[in-house]
Amino acid sequence: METHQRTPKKKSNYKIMQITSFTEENYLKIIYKLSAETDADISTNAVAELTQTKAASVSDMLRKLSEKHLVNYQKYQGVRLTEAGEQVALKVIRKHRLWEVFLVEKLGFNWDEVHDIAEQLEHIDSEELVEKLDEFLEHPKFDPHGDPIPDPNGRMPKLTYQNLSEVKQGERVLMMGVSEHSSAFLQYVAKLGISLGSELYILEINDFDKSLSVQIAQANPQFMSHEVAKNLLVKVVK
Amino acid sequence: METHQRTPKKKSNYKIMQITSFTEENYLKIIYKLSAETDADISTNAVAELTQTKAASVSDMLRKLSEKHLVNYQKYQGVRLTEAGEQVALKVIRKHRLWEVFLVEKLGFNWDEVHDIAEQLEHIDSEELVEKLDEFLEHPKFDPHGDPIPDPNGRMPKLTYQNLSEVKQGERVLMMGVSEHSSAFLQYVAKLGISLGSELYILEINDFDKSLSVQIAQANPQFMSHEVAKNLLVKVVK
DNA sequence: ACAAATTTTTAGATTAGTCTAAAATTTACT
DNA sequence: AGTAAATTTTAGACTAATCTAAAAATTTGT
Repeated sequence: METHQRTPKKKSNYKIMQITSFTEENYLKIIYKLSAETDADISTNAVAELTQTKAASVSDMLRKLSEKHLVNYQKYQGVRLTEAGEQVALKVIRKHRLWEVFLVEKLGFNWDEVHDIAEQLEHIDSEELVEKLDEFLEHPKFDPHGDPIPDPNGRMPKLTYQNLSEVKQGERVLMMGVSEHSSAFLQYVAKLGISLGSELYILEINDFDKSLSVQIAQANPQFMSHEVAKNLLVKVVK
Repeated sequence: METHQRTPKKKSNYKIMQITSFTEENYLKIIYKLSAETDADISTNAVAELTQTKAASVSDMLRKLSEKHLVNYQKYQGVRLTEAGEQVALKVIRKHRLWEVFLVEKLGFNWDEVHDIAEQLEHIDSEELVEKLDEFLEHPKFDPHGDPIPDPNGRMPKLTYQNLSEVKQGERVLMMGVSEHSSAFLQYVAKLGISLGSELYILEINDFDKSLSVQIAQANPQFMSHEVAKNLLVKVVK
C-alpha cells in the first residue's frame, strides 16, 4: 500500500498551492465521466466502483468535496459536480488526453498502451507545461481514442461526429448517434443490427451510388444505402 | 496540506507494484546527492534540510528505509545508500534529467524553469516510458544543466569535464577540478582567485597564442595562458 | 403500505508521512 | 576528562485516505 505526500513546501515557494489532491482529482474526474452518461445524480456505489474503493470511503470523500464546494451532495441523494468541480475535472481530462497524444504521436506507443501512464501524468501540476505541450503537439482536437480534448479554459468541444457517409473504406467506427429521428428510420437501423456503441467496419464503398458494405460487430456484411449512411453519426476509432 | 494515495489497484492489474513510494524516492535521491559530495556518512540534519522536513521525520524514514534494505543506517551514526538504494536513486535521477532535456529541447522551457516540473515527472512509474523518452530525445548524455544522465542500467557515467582550453568565448563554466596537481600550479590557480566551484566567464580568446581573458566571479578580468587553461577541468553551465 | 432488500452513512481502526516536545547520545570546549 | 552545546531519536499526536462492521435511510415488491 503506497501512500505519499505531495510535499507542501514551506520555504521560498512562490507557486500557488494546489487546492485539490491527486485523490480528489480522481474522484472529480470519475464523477464527471459518470455524469456525461446520465442527467441523474451520481450514486455513491457508482463512484466506488470506478475509484476502486468502498462505498464508505466514497461517502467520506463526497462530504469533503462538498465542503470544498466542488460537488453538490445531499446524503443518500447522490452527487453532482459544481461549476468549480467541473473545471477541475476538465483540466485533468485535458491533461490526460494531451499526454495520450504525446505518448502515441511522439513516443510511438500504441493507443491501447497509454492509459495507465496518462493516469499518472494527468496529475502533474503546471499550467505552463500543459500549454507548451499543447503547442508542441500542434493543438490536437482529439486524443488517440477519438475523444475530444477540452480547451485551455476547460471547455469541452461538442463532439462533432462524422456522418458514416464521409468515412473512408477500411475504417472502423463506433455508432454514436443519428441525425434522422423518425421511427421508420430508427427501426430500419435497429433491424440492420446497429445500436448505440456498435462497432462498424467499412468493407467497401460502391463507386457509382456510394452505397456501402458494412460489417456490424461480428455479423455478416450488410448492404447500406448512401441515404442511410448520411444519417448515422459515427466516431472513427482507428 | 495535500496528501494522496498512489491507488493500489486491486482489479486486473498485471503491473508490478512499485516498491518505493514517491516520498521514499525523494529521500533516496537526496541521500545520493549528499553522498556525491563526501565520503562520510550522511547526517540526519543534512537530509532534513534538503527534504524540507524535520529531523524527527527523517529519523523515522531512515529506520523504514533501513528495514527495506535501501540504506545502511546506525542510530546517531548517519546513513549511506545500499546498492539497492543507489539503484532506485539513479533511476529517479535518470528520469529527472531526461524530463529536463525534454522540457528544454522539445517544449522550449528555459533551463532554469524546469526543475520543479521535473521533480514531479521523475516519479512517473513506467520503465517503457523512460526508454521511449530516451529514444525520442536521441539518448542525450547530459541534462540542460550539464549533469550527466545515468544509463538504463543505472550506471552514472564518469563526468568527463572539459578542459577550459576547449571552451568557446562567451561561455560560462564552473570550475570542477584540475589535471595538473603540482603545488606550483595549484598555488598559481589560487592566486588567480579560482577555487573549486568558481564561476568563470570566458570574455575573450586571443587568436594567435590561445591565451584567455576570463572573468572570475565578480572580480576584474584575469589574463590566463593556454597552458594553464589546458589544466583546468570545467563544466559548461550555459 | 409495509416488510425485505439494497444502498448509504457512521463509527472506529489502520497506515504513511508529518509535527512538537522531551529524552538520549554524540561532539566540542575549556 | 567533564560538562555544555548540538544533534538525533523517541514518544505521542495529527491528517488524508482508506478499511470493516454496524446502523440508518431509501427503494422495491407484493
